[in-house]
Amino acid sequence: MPELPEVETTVAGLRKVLDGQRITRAEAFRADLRWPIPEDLRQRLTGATITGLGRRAKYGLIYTDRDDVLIFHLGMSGRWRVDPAEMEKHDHFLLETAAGRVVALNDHRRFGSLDIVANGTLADYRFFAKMGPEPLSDEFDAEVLQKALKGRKAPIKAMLLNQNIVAGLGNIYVCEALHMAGIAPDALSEKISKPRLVKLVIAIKVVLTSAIAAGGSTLRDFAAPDGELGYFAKDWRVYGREGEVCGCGAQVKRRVDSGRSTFYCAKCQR
DNA sequence: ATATCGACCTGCCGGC
DNA sequence: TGCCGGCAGGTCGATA
Repeated sequence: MPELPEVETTVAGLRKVLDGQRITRAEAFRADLRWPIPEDLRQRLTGATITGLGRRAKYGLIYTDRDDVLIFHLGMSGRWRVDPAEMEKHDHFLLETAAGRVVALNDHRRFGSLDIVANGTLADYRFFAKMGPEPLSDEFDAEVLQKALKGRKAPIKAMLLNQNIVAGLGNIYVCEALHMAGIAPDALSEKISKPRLVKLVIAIKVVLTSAIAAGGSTLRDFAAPDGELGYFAKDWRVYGREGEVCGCGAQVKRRVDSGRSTFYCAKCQR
């Protein structure tokens, strides 16, 4: 379930295993995921020491002492398996450390990606260059959001899914944040009042922060021999709850917008 | 520039 | 039991 909170939790888990470690083996088991995997990946990683891990939007970042950054995206179905007993179907990439720890990237739909770039060029990375602010940063506030939405005709849900407006939200947390803020998914972005945008920004931060906190509580699982990431408390208020009763007493509705499910409450979201 | 939509993959579930 | 349609946490890139 890789939106920002899941990537954040994934990176935190990987950090415990990889940070400061020397890479003794780096191997891809296929030439591409969504995009080609760089051919020099193995050579650039093998023997390098990992100096830190980070995240940008839904991308995980693994820094090495060769001034490289390994960039991964989990797509829809990606997850890292830690110290797997054996390789499984859809394990596409593996890192092993001098300490004997192994992490394997498993992604059955292959919408994820793996790339490596020089650290100094990270900001210009083709998928980062036009990206919007991190939703949890102080930089992201109602002013910034209002500016970004100015002149935009698309509904607010589409705008929040657009990584160039704000980077890291996906279908689940957009539905959740809009519900928490009481804003209809199809509200015209440009017309949403400043006070409501303030509320929306707060909702986004609250929803993401609590999801990260929930993910954090499962970090123990990450280090388990057969550990895998991806179980998080499913305490969603609307997502996946079509037909269930909203807090206000009305029924949660589901609608499909440009091919994606939208869950909302027509009574409390206007 | 912006908005929309098809495409990329595999797996699972429900219905017939 | 099997087949088929629909659905899934993402987003790029082609089109209008």
